[in-house]
Amino acid sequence: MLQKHSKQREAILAELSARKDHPTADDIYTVLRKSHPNISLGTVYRNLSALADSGKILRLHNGKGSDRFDADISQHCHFKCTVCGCVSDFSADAGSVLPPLDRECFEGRIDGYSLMFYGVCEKCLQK
Amino acid sequence: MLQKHSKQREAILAELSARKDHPTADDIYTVLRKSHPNISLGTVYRNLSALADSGKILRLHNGKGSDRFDADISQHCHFKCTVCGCVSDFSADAGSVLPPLDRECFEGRIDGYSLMFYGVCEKCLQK
DNA sequence: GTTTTTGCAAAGTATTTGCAAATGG
DNA sequence: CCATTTGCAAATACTTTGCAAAAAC
Repeated sequence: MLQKHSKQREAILAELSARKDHPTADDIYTVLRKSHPNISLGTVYRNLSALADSGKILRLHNGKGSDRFDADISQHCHFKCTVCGCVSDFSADAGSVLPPLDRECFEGRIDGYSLMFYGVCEKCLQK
Repeated sequence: MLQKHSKQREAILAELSARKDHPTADDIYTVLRKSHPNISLGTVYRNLSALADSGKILRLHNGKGSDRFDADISQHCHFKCTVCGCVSDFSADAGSVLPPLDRECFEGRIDGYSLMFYGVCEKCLQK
């Protein structure tokens, strides 16, 4: 199944790449409607899923909230504020946080991991 | 809002404590129906949420699948098989996997974290 | 008795899907 | 042209919620 180019997918990836927060599908949809009045939310979901499945972006599962997406696919950790729900990059990069695992102790195959910290962000602490 | 005892909550916690897999709300519902024919799925969800909110159990967010619950609240990591979807405890305990974080570098407050490994479990590798 | 919890069904939220029309190569 | 993608709306999956009756204290 060959992948064709589409303006919508290009716009979605461009928007995601341009921002440092970790928007939801709906966040992206809201922004893109201005430049692409007929784009549909289904298309945004479809393309974000396709991009995530092919490894071009990262999907961050977010418990009760919507999934969030990240165009930075380098291994890094995230922080979620339990007050406002914002998700930000965590400064320490994964390599320095996670020491090499002793994979001898595990019978399966480890392909990756997701490390999310929870707490209260600076802004919410100040309120 | 004082908490009263309920047979349903007791049964839910007992069932969850008795097993080492990490069942979904529906898994628990299915088992408990045998001993409690009138129990409802809503009650299972309500009690699991209450138990998780009060810290007596752990809720494991699970991306597209249902949330899973764990009566073992000691800090530990999980492993999710991307083939069969099973979730198991990861042998290394969190203390040895995560070195002390340099919290000086982060302005917010960190209350906890969730570390999930992804890959293919032993059984699925053998197929 | 008063308050909490339950069962039930309906509602809600996030996401996916079917399909005919539009677009890309 | 033929395959993929789109917009739209309906469907799905999981979870929460409103409410009157039942249980707990």
